[in-house]
Amino acid sequence: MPELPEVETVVRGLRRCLIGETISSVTIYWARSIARLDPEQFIAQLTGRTVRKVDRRGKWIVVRLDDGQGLLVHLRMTGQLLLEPAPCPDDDYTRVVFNLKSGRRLRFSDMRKFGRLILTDNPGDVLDELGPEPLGEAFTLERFEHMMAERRGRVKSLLLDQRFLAGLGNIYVNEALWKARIHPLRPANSLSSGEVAALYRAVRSTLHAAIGEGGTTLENGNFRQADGAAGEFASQLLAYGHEGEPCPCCGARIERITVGQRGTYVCPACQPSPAAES
DNA sequence: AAAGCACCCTGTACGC
DNA sequence: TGCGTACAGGGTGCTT
Repeated sequence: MPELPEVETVVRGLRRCLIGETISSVTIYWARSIARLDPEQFIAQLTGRTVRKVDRRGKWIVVRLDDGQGLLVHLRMTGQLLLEPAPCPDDDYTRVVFNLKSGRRLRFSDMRKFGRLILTDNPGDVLDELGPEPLGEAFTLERFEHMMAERRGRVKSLLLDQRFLAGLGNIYVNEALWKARIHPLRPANSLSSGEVAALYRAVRSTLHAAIGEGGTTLENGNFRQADGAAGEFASQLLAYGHEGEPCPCCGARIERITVGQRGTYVCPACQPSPAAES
């Protein structure tokens, strides 16, 4: 499931190979992948455009075009943006294909059809709703302390809320909370300043490490880099997906609980439950 | 503000 | 074999 490190990895791949490319034609196989615009408008407005920049904001891929428009791509669960040579077979899940003047093509594949493409003059309409970038300079420990202090919801749900903090998903929230030894059900404003600092460091170090490995490709193979390669961070996941296995820190068995309808992995010893404490 | 749920989808894993 | 069902997940939108 693409989260910040996976999206960053895709963006870096596209930045290397897509900038300067001109779109010669667009084919849409699943119209609902396109949000806001009719497929005909989407095609008409993209044909002939040249890619100027590729950026990331949260889990959004932001492709800046020569006419000032932005193509926003959200991969959701199973989306992939693949840059390929033109004579290349589609998979069963190809939803949109951008043919490029160089002869290559950019293909949007998405098994579960949750991904979305938005072409807009005002990317801010979408991106300004997001919380701070966890790896950005503006996201200081001091700011995080203030953010946490005024919220009393469950810390895990809060970290997953893209308006609170942009880019985290279920995998990295699980890892960061385990690393910081904080139970996911703890109210955000119940964390000590030491715990907030540990969580801040855990979030950032986990994201940096995952980006360094090119993201996480689980056994289902859902995530692919822009060149089709897998990410290598899965072997470094210490809690996520490890139900019943010994905690790498203390040896207790990792448990799987549900928080906000999401699978959640905790070490009962390292991450004491708030209910058990009170 | 917080929490729950239905929805959007489909592959996988299960029970019978 | 094969059918039916539950589940997984990010985000949106609605209700409580």
